[in-house]
Amino acid sequence: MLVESQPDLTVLGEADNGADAVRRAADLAPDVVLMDVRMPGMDGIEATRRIIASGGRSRVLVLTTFDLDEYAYAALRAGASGFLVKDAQPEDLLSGIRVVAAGDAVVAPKLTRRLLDRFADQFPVEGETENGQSAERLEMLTEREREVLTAIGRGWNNTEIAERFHLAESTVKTHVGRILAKVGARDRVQAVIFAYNTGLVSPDNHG
Amino acid sequence: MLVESQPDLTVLGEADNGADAVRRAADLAPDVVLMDVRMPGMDGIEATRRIIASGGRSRVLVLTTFDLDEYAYAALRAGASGFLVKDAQPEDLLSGIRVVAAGDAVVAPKLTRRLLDRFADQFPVEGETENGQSAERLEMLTEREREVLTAIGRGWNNTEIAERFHLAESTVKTHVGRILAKVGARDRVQAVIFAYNTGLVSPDNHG
DNA sequence: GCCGCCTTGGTACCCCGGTACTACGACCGC
DNA sequence: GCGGTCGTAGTACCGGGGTACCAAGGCGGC
Repeated sequence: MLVESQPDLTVLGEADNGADAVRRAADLAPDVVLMDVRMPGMDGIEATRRIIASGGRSRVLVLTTFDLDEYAYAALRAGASGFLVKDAQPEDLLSGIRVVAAGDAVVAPKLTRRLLDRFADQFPVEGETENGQSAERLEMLTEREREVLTAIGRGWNNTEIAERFHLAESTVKTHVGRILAKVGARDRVQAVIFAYNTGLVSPDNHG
Repeated sequence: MLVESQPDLTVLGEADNGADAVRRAADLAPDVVLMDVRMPGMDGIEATRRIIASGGRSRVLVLTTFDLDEYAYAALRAGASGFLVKDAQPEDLLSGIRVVAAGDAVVAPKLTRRLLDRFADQFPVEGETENGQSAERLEMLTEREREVLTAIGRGWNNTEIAERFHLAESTVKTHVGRILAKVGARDRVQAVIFAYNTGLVSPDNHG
């Protein structure tokens, strides 16, 4: 009703499940498909993927819940042109439809926060800037700490590290704690990821 | 002038270079800092990084050019709360400032398109990991298990995995336990290493 | 000499992660 | 229909990991 009330927008069709949505999108070739992530039968992500893959010029705008969960990211991979929350303000919904129709993309502000956070996680600065943040954080580790981090990156637990370095386990814990603080990791798992991303350890050379 | 014309917004100060921006942000503690990416002396990214790192509650909204270049991504990594284009419509600029002030984030539609595309690139569609040796152990994982392993490889703990996949934490633990058994890992740290070695997760930097 | 950093080590405490079960509904192949 | 797998979820338990402290010896710089 909201969409129909707009002179420049028209509802071409509706569907209450994914398979039907794919069929109707193919038949009607709408400029924009408003897709609910959760639907009976084929879910919205798979439907989005197929609509995009079909090669038509329909763009898919996903309606999601308050949080950006894995379904949302899956929809992103599938080629969605944006995300809006289901309880969005009418004007925001209409605005989003027009933006997507124009070929741009839109993300609800509440979701953008999370999107950016996660995006930042995936793109450490050192990737493109040569002397980025992580390299600096690697530099601020002491020699011993780098050794311990390398050991962590090889999958050793604190006991093993203590044994192989002839240290007390409490000492290892002290080092680990400082390493986590310095590189900004929450636990040793994230420390391993850091070690890989900085090149301190590389795939397939752990003995 | 535009900002000052709004009853709920006030310009606390201005700066024409990065170092000055950092100083003034520290002194004035504004809710929102409008940051130009390119500035003489210290650039906007470094200034953004320092303002965020200072621990104040100032949020940084970056004004960038038409395309999201590497500077923009670096700003994102530095903790920026959003991006607007320099020639944005006045109402969009004001709207963006209010959104950021409210704790959310905003990205100009023209930039969102590129952001989403690049984000999607970072998450390859499942099934294209073709790698030698350990790949068969990857094969014996179920679809769900591979998803969970990928999440582990991103550094998420069980609680986060449960949230983002909408599962009970006990279910996540069940999956994790089975993954460890299948790939021959003792704990999630070794599972992360496995994920990197098989290419399920890749270092996203430095080639 | 004194200060700061690195390394080592300790104690106490809490929580998350991993294990060991059990269980049930959905789905698929035979 | 029936057995197998998969995904979901639960309980109970315990050990390792992480945190918050403190402390001492070595070593280099000012």
